Amino acid sequence: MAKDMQEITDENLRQFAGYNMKRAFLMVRDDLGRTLQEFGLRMTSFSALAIIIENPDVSQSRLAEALHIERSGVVVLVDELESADLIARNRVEGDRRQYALRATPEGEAVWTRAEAAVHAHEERIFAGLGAGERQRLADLLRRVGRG
Amino acid sequence: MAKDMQEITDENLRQFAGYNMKRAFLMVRDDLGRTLQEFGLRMTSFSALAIIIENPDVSQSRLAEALHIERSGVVVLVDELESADLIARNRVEGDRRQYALRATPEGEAVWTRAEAAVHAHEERIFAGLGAGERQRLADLLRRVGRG
DNA sequence: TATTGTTATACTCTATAACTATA
DNA sequence: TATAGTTATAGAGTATAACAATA
Repeated sequence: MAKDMQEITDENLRQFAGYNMKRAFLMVRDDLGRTLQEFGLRMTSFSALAIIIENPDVSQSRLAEALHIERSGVVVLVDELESADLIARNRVEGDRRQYALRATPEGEAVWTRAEAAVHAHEERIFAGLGAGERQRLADLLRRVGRG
Repeated sequence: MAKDMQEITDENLRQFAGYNMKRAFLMVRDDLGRTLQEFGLRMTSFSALAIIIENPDVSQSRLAEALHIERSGVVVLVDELESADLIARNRVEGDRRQYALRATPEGEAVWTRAEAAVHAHEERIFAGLGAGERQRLADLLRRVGRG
């Protein structure tokens, strides 16, 4: 008995950019998740590490804003990175409420290797798109939600 | 005291298409979620309803494949749509294991209204992009993951 | 034996709210 | 009073695994 007598179609949904975006994002997320596992990172901790390296001594609250998540979520994230000795919580003189987050040498090294792995992941997942198309995709995505 | 003495940057991350995709997707997801609430639908139940209308008498297993989720997840989804009288589980003659899913007249009516609302939502969220750019974005997204 | 639908359970990600210590 | 960080809790969304009925 033919298993696929009738192919299921999704024309109703393919007309929506949001549908195509979700499908594409889930593929990226899965492959990226596997890619980062090797470094003990998740998508969000990879992002956090990137922000901390780029903005030394950033506070947890500012990091939360940059990542668009709540401060309570950052605590767990920073705990995770600190436990792995990838970043350190340093005290700020003049304000004992906040921490200055900074990547350790190992954190910088891991970031460098993870960055390369993520580039390889993007080569894989966007193999169907040329360099110009990838750039155009990134540009279009960056303009979403800014009427 | 200037709250934003130093702006947090994310150049390390903006180079990655996946980062831009996540950011864009989360904005779409949030606005779409609010849009669908009015119809008692979630992103996934909206998609399920669309597939069922387009493919009358589809089984739950085939629906699971189309939505790229597990069969167990479809049970909850179909329960939800059936409770709202938007679809019906009909018995299949010749195979008493499976159901033939079909939208009710009300399901079709709700879909039509929801579809219009989702179009309005996309007009809103993609306001910064012209029609041609939206089409290009959709095309590019559909080609992700297909080396 | 394989497939369909089902249930129970667990995991990931994130938000909310209440708290503390500082300012 | 306001802010930074923390904790506990809860809610989506989805996966895994075991199961009954049917093929």
